[in-house]
Amino acid sequence: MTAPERSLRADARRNREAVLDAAAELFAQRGDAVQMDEIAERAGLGVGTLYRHFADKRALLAAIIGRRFEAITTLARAADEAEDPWVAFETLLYGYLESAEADAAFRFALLGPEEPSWNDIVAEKTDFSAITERIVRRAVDAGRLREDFRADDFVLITRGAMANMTGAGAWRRHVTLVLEGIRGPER
Amino acid sequence: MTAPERSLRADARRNREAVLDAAAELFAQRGDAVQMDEIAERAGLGVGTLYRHFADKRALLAAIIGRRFEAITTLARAADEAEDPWVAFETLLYGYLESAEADAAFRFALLGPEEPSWNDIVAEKTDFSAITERIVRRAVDAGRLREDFRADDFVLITRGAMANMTGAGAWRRHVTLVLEGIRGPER
DNA sequence: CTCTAAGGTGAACATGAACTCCGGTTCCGA
DNA sequence: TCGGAACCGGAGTTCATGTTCACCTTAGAG
Repeated sequence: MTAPERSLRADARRNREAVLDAAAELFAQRGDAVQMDEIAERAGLGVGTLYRHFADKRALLAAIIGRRFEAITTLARAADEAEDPWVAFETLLYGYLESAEADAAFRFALLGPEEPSWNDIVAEKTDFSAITERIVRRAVDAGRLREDFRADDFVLITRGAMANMTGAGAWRRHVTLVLEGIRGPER
Repeated sequence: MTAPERSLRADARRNREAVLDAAAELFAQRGDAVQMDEIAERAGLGVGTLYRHFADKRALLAAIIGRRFEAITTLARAADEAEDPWVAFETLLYGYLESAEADAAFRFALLGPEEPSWNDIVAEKTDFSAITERIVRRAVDAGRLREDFRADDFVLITRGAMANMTGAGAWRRHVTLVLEGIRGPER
């Protein structure tokens, strides 16, 4: 993630933040498609400066994704506070998806065929998976999720929803169908 | 789609097919990422020949996607033959997804952010949507799909499943969850 | 205030992939 | 068999983007 926090000259630290902010905003809007030059311009800096702080585009992206994952981990922790297991689960699910909705880079990172996946990379740095597992287990134990529901299924569902984040609130409909099931009354 | 079927010299027609076959196979394996040079080589031809038959890469891709969509339309028509509305629906759903599983280009085309979407483009050339709508309606009328299920929801579900086509049979699990719902016994 | 090493700059370079072009080759009707 | 229109080949062109680097600027310790 390239994070030499301490002993940076004041202007350097300021510029590093500027890069991160500019990149976050642009990546969030248009995903991987933004160019380094654009980010530099938006940050009011030269491209060279980007490369002083981040080895390459991938590293910059990694920093952004990492940031978002930390935010989501916080969010998951908060969800786990809820008394009701189902509320905890729903809070996690919607919180996760609303974050994804707001950040195209995050979506691309998770949906893309990258190898190894960001999912795995970040899993090593945060305890997001652990929290998710606990929340899922609570909901299963309380009989609010089907017996065989696993944390992996949470990933399936979120991937499915993210794939439907194309304008409008299509993904919410998708989640509703998943939560309620698509079967009719007969049978 | 660039399809001057008639009055092509014998060798030209042969080569056109070779290009289409090579492209179909490579696109199916690796999606949009294949290079024109690769396709040419695989077809045993020069790049120039690709461009004689197809204006650009997009046009070639369009031809391939169109082909697959025709196959899927045939498949949908067959599904609609089934007596049982639920069998018809399941046949359509799994047929569609198995096709998608076998063709990365198809998936990328449908999942990507293209504008206008391939979905719309091809919808104009085949009556796939019409058939899908009929099948969905039958299942709803028979009470096998929830009252408010629409053809658009079919798209949501398939997008969701396709987003989970990453090795293993993850997407089948996803579809199972959607079909059966993820709720547990309580409440 | 001064000096210097850390930091910044952006034109130039490197890379890779789509696409072009024209000399050579092949099909096919007469 | 022959002429020429249609077709093929693949090295070279173009374009887009990530990345570098030689030179300039500035923070901040002494």
